[in-house]
Amino acid sequence: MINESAPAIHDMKECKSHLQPVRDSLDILNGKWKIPIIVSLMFGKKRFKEIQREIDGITAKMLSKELKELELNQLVKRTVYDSSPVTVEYAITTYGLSLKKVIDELRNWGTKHRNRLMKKNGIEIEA
Amino acid sequence: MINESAPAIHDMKECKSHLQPVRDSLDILNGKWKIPIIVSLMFGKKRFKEIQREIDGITAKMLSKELKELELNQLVKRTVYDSSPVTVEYAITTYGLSLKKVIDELRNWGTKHRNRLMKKNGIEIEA
DNA sequence: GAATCCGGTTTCTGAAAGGATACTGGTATA
DNA sequence: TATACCAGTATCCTTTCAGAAACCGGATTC
Repeated sequence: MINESAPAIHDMKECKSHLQPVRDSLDILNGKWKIPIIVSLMFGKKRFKEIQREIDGITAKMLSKELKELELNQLVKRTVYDSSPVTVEYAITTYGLSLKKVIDELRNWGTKHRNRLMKKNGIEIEA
Repeated sequence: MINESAPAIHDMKECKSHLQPVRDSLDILNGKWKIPIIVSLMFGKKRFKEIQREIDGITAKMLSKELKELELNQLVKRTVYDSSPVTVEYAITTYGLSLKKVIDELRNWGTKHRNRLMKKNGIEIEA
């Protein structure tokens, strides 16, 4: 039996330690909606309905749930003004802003991916 | 009534067009496992069980399912060698490699996040 | 001869995600 | 007076997600 696995074992440890922080990020940003919400708030503080209007397809229930989780992780700040009727404002925190590079790369890749698909399928004219 | 919404309307369109490519990316990278699998394969081509050993907690079912989706999107290539017993190898494609920056930023943020948590909770010594 | 490895698939679960609809109570709008 | 807006909550329902366990046939290892 030829031992091919000696270097592989070493790689595996390195790979695992690379994996850990990636998974830490994913744990916090999981799901379909958290990153879109953060993007929306990076354009300025907004009210509940404003966010909902901006993110196509999100329901009030999901938005509410996700905002709570983001608040827990201090990526988003919720402020209630006791005007009447009550006004609630959501804003991104400084910590939330630290996700900018991640999001820029995601947008970047998404753009390239879309172009690639268009080339492959031939460019189709949309209505 | 003071019109505060005139610039907001403009922002909303800009925000939505920013959102689109981000959501395109998320659609492809969704879930808990796809990015970890890609990271693992960036360290070199691997067999099914090797990937499973490297990514703690993933089940064969999930790994199988996720690999199929990644293959469909051409991020991963599957090769069968008809040795006996059959050998199957998974490798990242050139296109898959284009995710490197996204992943680097995720790892980066994850590392910072972990440090932040450690500072907040006080540094605790682990067994 | 028995146990293990390989690359999965199948079946059976429970948990979570996501959607539809209705409701609140105070305010402004028509 | 009737309607719509705001910031959600409550309820119900369906669809995915995800894990645990059993299983396959062929091959190697003990």
